[in-house]
Amino acid sequence: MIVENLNKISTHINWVEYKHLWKQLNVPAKTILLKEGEMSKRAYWIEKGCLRLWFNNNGKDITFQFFFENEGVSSIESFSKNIPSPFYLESIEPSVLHYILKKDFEMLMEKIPDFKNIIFEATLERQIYYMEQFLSLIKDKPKERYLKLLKEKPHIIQRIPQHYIASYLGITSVSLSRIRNKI
Amino acid sequence: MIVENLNKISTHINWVEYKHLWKQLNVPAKTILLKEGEMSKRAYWIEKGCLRLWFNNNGKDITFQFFFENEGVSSIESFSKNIPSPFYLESIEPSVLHYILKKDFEMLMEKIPDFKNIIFEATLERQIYYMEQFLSLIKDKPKERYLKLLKEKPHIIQRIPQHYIASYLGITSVSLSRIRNKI
DNA sequence: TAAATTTATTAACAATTGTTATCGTATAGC
DNA sequence: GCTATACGATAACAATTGTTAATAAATTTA
Repeated sequence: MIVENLNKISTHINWVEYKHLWKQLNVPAKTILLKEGEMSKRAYWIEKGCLRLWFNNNGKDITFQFFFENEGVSSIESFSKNIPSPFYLESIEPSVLHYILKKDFEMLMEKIPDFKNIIFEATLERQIYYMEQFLSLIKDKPKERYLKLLKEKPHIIQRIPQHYIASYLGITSVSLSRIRNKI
Repeated sequence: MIVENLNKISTHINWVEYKHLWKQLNVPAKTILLKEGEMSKRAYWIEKGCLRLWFNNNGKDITFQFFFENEGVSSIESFSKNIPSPFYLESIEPSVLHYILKKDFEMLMEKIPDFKNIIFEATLERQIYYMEQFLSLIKDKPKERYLKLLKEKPHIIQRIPQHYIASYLGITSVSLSRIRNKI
């Protein structure tokens, strides 16, 4: 389950009561938090730093999502369906994380209707996000996608290495470098 | 809200009790059920036929989703957020549809926990579907996407006009014709 | 049935992207 | 500080896709 903003949650439910379920974890850059093929047992919340979700496609890394401060993340398929994660989760910068165990997460889902409602909303938001990504890929050219990213999410351009952004845009790093050169 | 399978719902809740909320609607091919810019007031369930969701991109139609028998559909953004639909919903074949009004749908969501749970599950499924579409677009070439469609969803290839499939794959109809020629 | 429209194929050329390789710079680890 | 690695730019060429146009077949409409 991907939780967009836990601050949002904290305004709705008695957050402090369940604070003890969250453990802090400090990691350096390039730390793998979840491997492809592993069972996801934790959901993370990012206090500081950034993470990426990626997978191996015929020997080439493809990064398809970035996460920053105040965002939550886990491999949604693995976490919600109890199957091995098809993706890697890895830190890009040194990061300060907080995690909750799957069983505790599920307990909150069951016992606190407001928590479930907020997760429902977050799931809907995420669905729309993925739909927009999908739509952008079938209607926009790579150059347009890059310019849109630059305009709408400049923090990604600023903080993320370019070759990760290239795979996120669906092109090679060489092609992205050419696009940047033309602008 | 997109409901994948209302039969699934009917096995969980007292379906017959709410049957009167659904109205039948028979439409010929190429009937527009929801226009871009309109408010979505209905959720449809397809008994027979097929529909497509599409939008206009600089004068060119882009179809991004198809729906067939036993599937439910509406413009998710418009229906759940109460904003004008960014998409057109249109029949491809002559179709037998059943629809429920937004207010009745919301009533079911509120009053029947099982209904809400199933919609939650359907939303999660749909999220994974959009994520997979997104991933396929950044990792696979058009030819691979066409072959995958042919293998996994042959009914789409069989029933849908080719130029709609081309835009769904993110390419022109000319390019799709070339790809087919090579196979 | 005839005419109009829609749909799919193909060709020629332009534009874009992929592939492979080289190079210089920046960064991280020892 | 030094070395190894990572990162990004660029070049040359191949492969793919887009664009425009012409054509033929299929389907719809009158």
